[in-house]
Amino acid sequence: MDKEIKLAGWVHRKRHHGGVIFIDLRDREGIVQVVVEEKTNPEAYEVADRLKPEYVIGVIGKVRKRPEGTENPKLKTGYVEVVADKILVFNTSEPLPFPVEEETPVSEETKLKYRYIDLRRESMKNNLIFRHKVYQITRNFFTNEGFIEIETPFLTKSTPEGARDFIVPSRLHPGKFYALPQSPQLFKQILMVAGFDKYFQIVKCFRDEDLRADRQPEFTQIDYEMSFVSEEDVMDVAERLVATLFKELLGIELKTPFERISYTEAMERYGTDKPDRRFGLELLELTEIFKNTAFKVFRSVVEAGGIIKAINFKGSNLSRKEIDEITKFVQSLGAKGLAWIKVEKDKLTSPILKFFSEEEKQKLLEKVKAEPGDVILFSADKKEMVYKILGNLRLHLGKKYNLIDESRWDIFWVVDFPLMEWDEEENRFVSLHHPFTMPREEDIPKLKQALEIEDLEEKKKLVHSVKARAYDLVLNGEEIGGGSIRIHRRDIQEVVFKLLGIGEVEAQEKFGFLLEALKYGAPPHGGLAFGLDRLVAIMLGLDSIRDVIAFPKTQRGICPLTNAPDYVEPKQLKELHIKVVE
RNA sequence: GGAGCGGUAGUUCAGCCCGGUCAGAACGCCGGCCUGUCAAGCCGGAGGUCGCGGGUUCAAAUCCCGUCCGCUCCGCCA
Repeated sequence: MDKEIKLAGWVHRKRHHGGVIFIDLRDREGIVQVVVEEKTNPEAYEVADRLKPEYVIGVIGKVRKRPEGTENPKLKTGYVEVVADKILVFNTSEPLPFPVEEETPVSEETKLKYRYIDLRRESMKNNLIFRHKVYQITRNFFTNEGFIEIETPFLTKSTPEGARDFIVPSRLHPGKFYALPQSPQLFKQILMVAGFDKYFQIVKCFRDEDLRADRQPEFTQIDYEMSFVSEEDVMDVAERLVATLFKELLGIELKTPFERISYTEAMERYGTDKPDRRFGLELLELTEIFKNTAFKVFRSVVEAGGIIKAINFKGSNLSRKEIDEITKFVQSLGAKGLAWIKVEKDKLTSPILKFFSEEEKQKLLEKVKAEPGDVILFSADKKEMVYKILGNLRLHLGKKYNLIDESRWDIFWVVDFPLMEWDEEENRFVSLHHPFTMPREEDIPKLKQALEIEDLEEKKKLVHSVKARAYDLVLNGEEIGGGSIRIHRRDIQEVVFKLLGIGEVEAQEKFGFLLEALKYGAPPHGGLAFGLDRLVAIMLGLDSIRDVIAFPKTQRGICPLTNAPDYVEPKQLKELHIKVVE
């Protein structure tokens, strides 16, 4: 108190009363009120009079207690103020395109174009500081656990499988390209072969796919890998890291070990492998009840091997208008329509009721535990379609009708994934996780056996029964991490490649270095990667990861700040041996 | 590749259905007044290619077609 201090920052607001001027001076730490009186300091008053919002100034003055009755409890510094002796203007500012205070929202494009102003906003600033703390806690955690942080290259090799690569032309090698890594997957496995039995990295990854609220073309992973471990060891590290972050940053004690549910259970009950379990509306299985129904739509689905499931939206009393809206929603997902039954006090209302027998009605109502006010929403289609439609519908209803318990942190593992699934479009098996995932020990013979089978349906059946030693971590209905025990034996890796339709020549060309490495004493190993952006966003209760990334891209992959991507000079193209066609 | 929502003043929005006193509000900005405010207050003022292009019409922010941009979702994202 009463000591002379020097401050610097931005003019957040100015309140001019004629004779006395108040300036809210803002820096990274917060806001403090500077006061200038004409009577006692005409020189500083003169300067203050000309200040405008966002001018960058220095203030030399004395801190004092505010006069009684003028304190502002809304400010951390609201009980003191700085009496300016001298005010220096370091820089002026034109009127801002949008205000730093956050009362009015601003469109995403404007925010990103003037990101340096957006980042002056309290919430954005806090998000980035929070993210910084996540980095620090993560690094400390892994260091204390004996992990070594090692950087892996960004200029690397394009590999098949997975997402589309961003590619970088090579000047020194005409016609050749580097690819930006989709993840450090292969490098961290090779680090295991190298004997760094505990590795971690906070690292950028790049995937050239369409964007979403939770997807950016470049994003950050917390990546780690360990040797001589089982699933339990890898999951234990993940649980302790997440628990540490929650405790230190949010003061929340998460119960460990986290719950586990199987992939099959997740799909059957929620229609997705990353369910939001903070509300009900679970999927109910009805195929058996309707397998001989007179209702043609249902019966033909069952006959074609499809399934019938429903959601009972309990007590919703949906109106026709609401049901129409829901119908539109499921149609946008590819449903042909929506069958529904409204349960009223003494009757059922539904356009499809007349097709059902008494027995079917009885069994149905029993199965869905129908009560007056309920509305039953059906989906009958191929299994994948039913899961997609009802899984998305469930989420849609949960959000729209505010069923989600936002106070809950629901974190759990999804395990027992199938190793591969059949891809209709590509007409081959594809990895659910990635091609380096270890199958369950007892399933390895099945893979070898499957290679011999000619009949496709039979082959599918066998392959689908093979489970992966993989695990996904789900938080509030979002996948925040995933990993697996990897294949460390060359013979198993070769079988997997073969089943995936990656021929020996291609395997050698694309992954030869990995197969080679597996020959020279590769230890058993496994790991996991967290989506750091998603984790931070969820912890902060934000819907979009753009709000935890300093300079994100728009949905079309554009950076409005720099206007990237952009054309380059013909000279640059020439050096890179690139010709642009069209 | 597909579906939905949006684009009007510096910002956030209303107006659009039903074409014609519909170029509007708030905040911000500019000028003035004001000695205890803190989203200060009061008085006055300036500010628009209604995203862009085409069409319908006597007349288009408003209706139609196309297109661009932003957002959300499906596909895609091992």
